[in-house]
Amino acid sequence: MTRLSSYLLPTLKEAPADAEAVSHRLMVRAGLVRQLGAGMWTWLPAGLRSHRRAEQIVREEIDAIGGQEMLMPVLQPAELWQKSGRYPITELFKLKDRREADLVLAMTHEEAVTTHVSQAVRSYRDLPKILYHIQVKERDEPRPRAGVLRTREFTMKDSYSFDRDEEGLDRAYGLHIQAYDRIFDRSGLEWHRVESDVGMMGGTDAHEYMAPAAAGENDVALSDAGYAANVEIASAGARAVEGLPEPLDAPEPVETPGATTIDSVSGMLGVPAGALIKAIPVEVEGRGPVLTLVRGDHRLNEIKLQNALGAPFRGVGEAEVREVFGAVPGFIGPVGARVEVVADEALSGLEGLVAGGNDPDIHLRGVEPGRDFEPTWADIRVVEAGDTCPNGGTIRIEPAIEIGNIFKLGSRYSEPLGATYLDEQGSERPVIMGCYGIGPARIVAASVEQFADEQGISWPRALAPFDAELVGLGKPGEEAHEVAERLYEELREAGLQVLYDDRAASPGEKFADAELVGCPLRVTVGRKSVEAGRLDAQVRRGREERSLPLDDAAGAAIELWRSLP
RNA sequence: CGGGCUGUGGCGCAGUCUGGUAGCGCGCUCCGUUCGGGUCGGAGAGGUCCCCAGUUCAAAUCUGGGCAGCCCGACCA
Repeated sequence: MTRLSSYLLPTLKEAPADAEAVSHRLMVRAGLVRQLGAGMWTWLPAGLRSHRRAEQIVREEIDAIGGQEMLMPVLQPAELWQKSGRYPITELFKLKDRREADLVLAMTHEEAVTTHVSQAVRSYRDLPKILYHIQVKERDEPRPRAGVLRTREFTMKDSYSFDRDEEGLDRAYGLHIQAYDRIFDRSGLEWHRVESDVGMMGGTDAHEYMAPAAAGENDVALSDAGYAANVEIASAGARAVEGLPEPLDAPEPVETPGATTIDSVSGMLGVPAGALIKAIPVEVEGRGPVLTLVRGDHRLNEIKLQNALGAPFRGVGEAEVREVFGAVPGFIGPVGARVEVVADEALSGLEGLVAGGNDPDIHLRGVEPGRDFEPTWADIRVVEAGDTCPNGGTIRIEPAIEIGNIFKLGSRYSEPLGATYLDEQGSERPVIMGCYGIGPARIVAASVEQFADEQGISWPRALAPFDAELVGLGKPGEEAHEVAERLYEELREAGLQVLYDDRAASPGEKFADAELVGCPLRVTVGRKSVEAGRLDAQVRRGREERSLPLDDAAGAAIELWRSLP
């Protein structure tokens, strides 16, 4: 029964004061979700219906590529995580049972699924397999935020592929790309599949699915030429610097008292920021001190730097700058550096640059990389809007919500957890794995973000909690009421999921609530409809008004509904 | 973890500086009214003022400690 008079849909005129993200505000206002604590959210009846729809799309498409659904527990022995080496992760919730045994709340299920595979899979004949479940994840997030977008407990579809070799993994990965493309198309979202960082976990390939939205926590670099990458790893050609100074035969010191920032040096010498060399000293694990350089108007990309170095690094303090790098903080530069220098490729081929002189209040001008110092070249800067992408387009950068990710794991978990098989030759080999995640809550929130307007949510058909909202304006005893009741039954019998506003409320209130909740189609039955022999319908997306014949209203409404996005 | 901020009825807020027994709007209940874009009028219900301790004749208000939540950043296997 989805009569609004008895349904729990607590809509609000005002959003909670501390809610900022559109999806946060609207999902609370529309009565879809409620907060129980930081990063802890309840899905109320209508919200859960949308969540379930997202889940079901995911389930159908993963089934379609041969995924086998199962269900693994959230509460797990710590031992598994100690084996995989992930027990120290601070986001992992740890607890003890009454016998003081160590347990964890799973933040993802590689350990569990790999353990089962290690027990059940013995032969190459048992492979390949794709296993998945849709289960709650627990993560002690340092900062839950934006309603349902980053929570400490959330539902995730996580699938895992198990193959005998890389070739099999490539196939499973490709199947997931197919499935994911279909899932996000079916969800009605605008989305991009972008290359993403493989992290330090030894993966070989990774993509993320990103839904552009203002509330997104990630930035993606896109171009009309089809380039799409997370800015964490995006690579592009830099724009040229306007107004570079004339080159000199050799670097020449210049006094720059107190000028320790790009802006101050640039202002003092009257050169553009892009004519400066920004030098950032770091200490690299297992490699020692390294001086990294980017153009003055660029930013260092720490993930790209780490990938280029092949090792983690950390920033250094002022004392280290003096003692290890032999430079004055604020005036450090590559000319005469006593440590290894790694320079961003955007500095290559430039001349007449300004760099720190390593002495107090001194910069050098006329610096030319390759002539005045010999760096290791690498791509280590953050790409910017206006850069040129590898296939020729111009880069733009958009915030986006990560709605899914796919990742080639290799033997990262199968080795420590003993998931091996015997090949035809009888030799034992590690199973080659991939993992693939989707957050249905993020699909739902991204959809709210992408299509909401001033009046509220505007669902695509695929995710709406109800297909249509029927607004009844007549009071019991009036003909309009009878007509609405009858239409409600007819629509339901025809297979439409209908939210029927049968409350004793004013028309304005009902219309406002209907648009806030955002079902794709609204049908109104009132005295006017009965008199005119026509019903008013509103297409939520665009708020377009339509008129339906009173006889066969159900048929006409369904036909209209089918034509909606 | 660093920075900023907030805890007062279901929601949004005032009151705190300057201590004196808690107020407004929305919502809720009842009566009447209205009835195709959040009608209008009247009468009500509802609050450990986040918690603990202290100062004081008296604490939402002052002091100390704690807890919770939000935003920015860092982080996000």
